[in-house]
Amino acid sequence: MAATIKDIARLAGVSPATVSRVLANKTAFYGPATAQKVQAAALKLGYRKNTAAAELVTQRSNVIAVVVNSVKTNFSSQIITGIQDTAAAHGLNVIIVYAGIVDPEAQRKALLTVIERPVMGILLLSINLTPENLALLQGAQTPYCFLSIAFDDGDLPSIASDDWQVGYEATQTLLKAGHRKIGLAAVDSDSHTGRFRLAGYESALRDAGVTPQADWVQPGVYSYAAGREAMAAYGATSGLTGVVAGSDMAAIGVLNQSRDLGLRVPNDLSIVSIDGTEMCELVQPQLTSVSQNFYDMGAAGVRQLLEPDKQSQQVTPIRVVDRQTVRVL
Amino acid sequence: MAATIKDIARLAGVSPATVSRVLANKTAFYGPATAQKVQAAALKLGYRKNTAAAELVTQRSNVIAVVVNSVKTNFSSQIITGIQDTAAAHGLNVIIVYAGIVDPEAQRKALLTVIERPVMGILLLSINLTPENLALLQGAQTPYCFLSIAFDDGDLPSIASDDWQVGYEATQTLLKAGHRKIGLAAVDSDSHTGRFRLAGYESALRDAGVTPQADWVQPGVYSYAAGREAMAAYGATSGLTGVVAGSDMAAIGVLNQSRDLGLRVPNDLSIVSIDGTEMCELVQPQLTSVSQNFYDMGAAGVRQLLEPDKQSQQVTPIRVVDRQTVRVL
DNA sequence: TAAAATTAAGCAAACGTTTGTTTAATTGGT
DNA sequence: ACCAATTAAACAAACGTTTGCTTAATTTTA
Repeated sequence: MAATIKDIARLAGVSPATVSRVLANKTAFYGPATAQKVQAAALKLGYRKNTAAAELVTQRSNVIAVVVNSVKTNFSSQIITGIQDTAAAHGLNVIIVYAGIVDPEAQRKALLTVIERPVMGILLLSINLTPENLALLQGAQTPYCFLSIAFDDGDLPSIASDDWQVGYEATQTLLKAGHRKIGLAAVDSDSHTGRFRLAGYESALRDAGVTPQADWVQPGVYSYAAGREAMAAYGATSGLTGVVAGSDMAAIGVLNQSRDLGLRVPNDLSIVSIDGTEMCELVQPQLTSVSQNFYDMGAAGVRQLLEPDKQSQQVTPIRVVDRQTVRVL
Repeated sequence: MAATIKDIARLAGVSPATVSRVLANKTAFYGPATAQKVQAAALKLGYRKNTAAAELVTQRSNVIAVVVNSVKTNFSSQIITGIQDTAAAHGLNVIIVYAGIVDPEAQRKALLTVIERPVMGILLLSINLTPENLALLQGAQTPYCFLSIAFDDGDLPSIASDDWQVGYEATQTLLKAGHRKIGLAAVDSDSHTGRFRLAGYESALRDAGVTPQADWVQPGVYSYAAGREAMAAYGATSGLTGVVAGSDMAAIGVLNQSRDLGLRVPNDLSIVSIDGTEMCELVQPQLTSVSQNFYDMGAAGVRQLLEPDKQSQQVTPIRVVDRQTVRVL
């Protein structure tokens, strides 16, 4: 139904080869008059290029695929904006596919949709692949890079914040304000990210002469619910004066749960959040946070795909931004 | 570099045709022994199908493209989940591309990435196309459907809430609670959506015997900033006791601005939000909202693509969910 | 003015699949 | 034991492009 290059060729009275060349703006191989005719014919027929066919023969593609793990968190929007802008600057297109957060089968399907078609590179946002799916990804000849997640295996290309430092600086922010009894909420205990944040947290405590207590840390999956649960576990009488939350969502969870427990933030409890998305400024009081540079992660991700020679594990800087949830004692 | 069907054929000692058939699980045309050999060879070579090539010959695709306008609002996540689930149930894949919210050129590029490759259908989330870009979309032979947006032109297929009803019910919620002086904040005055919400708002007022006042409506683009600006424009002494906000984000804007103005919600000012995303329950006090059924919009969208015979303008139901921002007078 | 150089356009192969048609081999029925 | 019917596999065309090579026509150069 749709017009092809051959239809144009017929209408303009030239060969498909010539049509291809003028439509691709090749510099030579045809005269101005032919160009006119071809352009006119293409317009008249409402021609749309079949990119799949073109990619098939050229064996290259200009699309970057982004795999994201969940629709929930919205820090991904900043990364995607970074990807989008940088990709556009290089004449690349971006498509996004959702993989389930845990379901390996959904993960596999998302990966396949991406691998089984010609893409220039794959960016994985905060995705933890099962070993089988990782093998699948590596089996494809496509360059890839993990974003906002790091691994113990140093060979996997990734761009993320230094999680140890994140944990350290979040904790230190509270220590500097005079807090001694500090909780760590809704950080998972399984992943690289969680373990390093925990280590950073404990180091900061020790460097300040505070001995970490086991019941100060309430692990969780970084979600709003996890934040609430962690805070509920602490209860109103834990003696904690500050909490580091694993994400903005988690921080809002501890914030709201604190309120339910009759605790006022920051008067009775100080909170430092991790991420620093726009959410921090939407809630009351505004969340003091260790802010990650998500936009740059995205930008660095596409650059990494373009020049795979670079070092594989990159780190983007963080900074703490002081808002309203830390009270200095 | 990547293994093709021919490589498998060579390794297994059969023809490419046979390989294609066993890999596609065709029922006949080959024996169990050959099937074994082919499977083994495919596995050994780490074969990945080239979907683009397959789509080229079959002239059909099983991917749905979703065009979203901005990374900001997160109501889209619910629609996308609806799309995703329904698509998966039909064996379809989903890819997402971002179009700029206003920039026609970005819009055009996003549209082209989608049109110029074989997709089964296109879903446009809350996208307002320029006339040229609309023509572009219609020129493609691909079925499409707009989601969460409606048009004056009744021929454009769309699935959305009844915006008049949204405006009406939001306003009525406040009227029922005894409010008489009610504002409408951060609803735009240009689009179909904005005009109909405004009309619904005014009808509700009139039906209750209240004469709408011009300075009760402060138009805006549904954003957090627009909410803040609208509330700032009202000021602390407007006499308004209730405000209908154009979106959850806008509602949070009026909420926070109210606080800055020294107004307590809902004691001094009641708020009804429009959308009903998870944001409503994250802020304090939790936002009473006219909630849209975004998940169903997404689901209905993919069904619409599959059966284009259906009526083109569909409406999904809304419901008001009472939370904590409406005070009964 | 003839040969060389340049320009303009067409030919045809290739990319990796799918699938209708053909051919070869095996089985079954009588 | 012969022919029909069935099964198994290969052949080859097609999908819509791109691009190296060839050919034809025109212009330049000496």
